[in-house]
Amino acid sequence: MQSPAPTRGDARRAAILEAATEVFMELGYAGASVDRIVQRAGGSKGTVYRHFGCKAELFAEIITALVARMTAPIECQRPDAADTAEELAATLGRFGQTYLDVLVQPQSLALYRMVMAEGANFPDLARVFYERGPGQVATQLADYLGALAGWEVIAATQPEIAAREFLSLVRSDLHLKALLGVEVPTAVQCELTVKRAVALFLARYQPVPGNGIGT
Amino acid sequence: MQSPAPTRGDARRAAILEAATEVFMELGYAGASVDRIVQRAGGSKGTVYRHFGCKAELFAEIITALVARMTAPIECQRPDAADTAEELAATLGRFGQTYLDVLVQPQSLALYRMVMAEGANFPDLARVFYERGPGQVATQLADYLGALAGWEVIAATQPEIAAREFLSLVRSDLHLKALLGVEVPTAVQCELTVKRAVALFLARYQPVPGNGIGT
DNA sequence: TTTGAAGGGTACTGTACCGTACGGTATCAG
DNA sequence: CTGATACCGTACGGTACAGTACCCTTCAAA
Repeated sequence: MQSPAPTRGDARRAAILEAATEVFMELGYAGASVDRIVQRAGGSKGTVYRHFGCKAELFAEIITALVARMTAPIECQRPDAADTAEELAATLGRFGQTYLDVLVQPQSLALYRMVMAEGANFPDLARVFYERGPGQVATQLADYLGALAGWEVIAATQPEIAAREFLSLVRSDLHLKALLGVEVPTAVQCELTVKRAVALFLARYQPVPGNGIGT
Repeated sequence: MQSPAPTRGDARRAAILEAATEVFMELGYAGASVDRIVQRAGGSKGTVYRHFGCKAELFAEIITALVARMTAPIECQRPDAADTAEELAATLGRFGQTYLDVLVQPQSLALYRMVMAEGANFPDLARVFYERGPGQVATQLADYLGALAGWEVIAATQPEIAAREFLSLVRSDLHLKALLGVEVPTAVQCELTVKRAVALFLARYQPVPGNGIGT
């Protein structure tokens, strides 16, 4: 941990990583040429190969860094399992909203597209992406739901499945349409989708609190 | 409609389309070379360009054909809006099962990956894919749910949204994981996912039939 | 049988790309 | 100041690709 030593090499390395991230996200792995990355980063091609060995390793390092960057806001919203029945809806709403907001970011969409397109050529990378990305989010939520099931706040005997169901409702078709480039969802659409996801989820999993089931 | 005239030209054209479909699905648009398609189809490169003009038009024709081929089984399951409350669950189950089965086919996954990867370069194609593919399925289900809401079999005041929620539950994370190449879902996983999707959906949208809320 | 269009085979042009090499220059430790 | 190392600019080798051109063969209609 001696980060306060930003040598010149570190600066060049960071500049290359930043430029390559942009170019990869715009054009994909196959569409991005090393020459173009060098052009945007400034400097020379030899430096790229000295630091990263080959185009594939540069790509791998960028993907793993992007996964961490994307999941960071969700990690912050990690729910603590001390919620009452009243706090449950709000917690689910916050968590889902953060998740969906991250998912429909242009950077996140580009990351998904890259991993899907190159998953066959980088199988390890696709696995790491899922485990540290969507899989990690599902695990966090499942832990939360499992704890609440223990407190009998919700009736989810299989919290892993319930978590995946909730996250599927949150993604809805907004994520799919955004990935296809058909329609970029607005903030209003995202909020409405999350609200309805919470309502639908709780209609199934929240024990009857005593009053009617209405609407 | 004078299809009973399969000339030699039609045969070559069909052979090229078949070979190109395979190669595109294996390697994607950018990864597939015309030479490779010619090699698999037999014949010569000039014939390809005589029939299709350029690689992009060949690709476009294949994508539209694939969309039609993928949606055909779902079109057959188009639900008629004359169901009682008892038949509702079975109809939703059949429809969802057909939808999910199609989605996780390798051919369908390859189609999704191609459209996502090349959506930026073929925006019209991405739009056509969505409208004739997932959008069409959602519309079919929304029409069905809307009719049932009119008969007061279900309580869905916004059938379009309800349809999208159900389809999101059916896709779940199985589609996402399959697209990323992380895990190919088994038939058992698909069936279980559809069953739970129907249960969760009906817990919210089916009016209380008189007996308890169950489980 | 003649004739003309379509197909096959192959070579080619121009371009783009990955990765390497090489001479010259900036930076830094001793 | 001196040596070593990293960096820059550029050029190059080898390869792959889209699309075209040319010539010959095959087929089908008249």
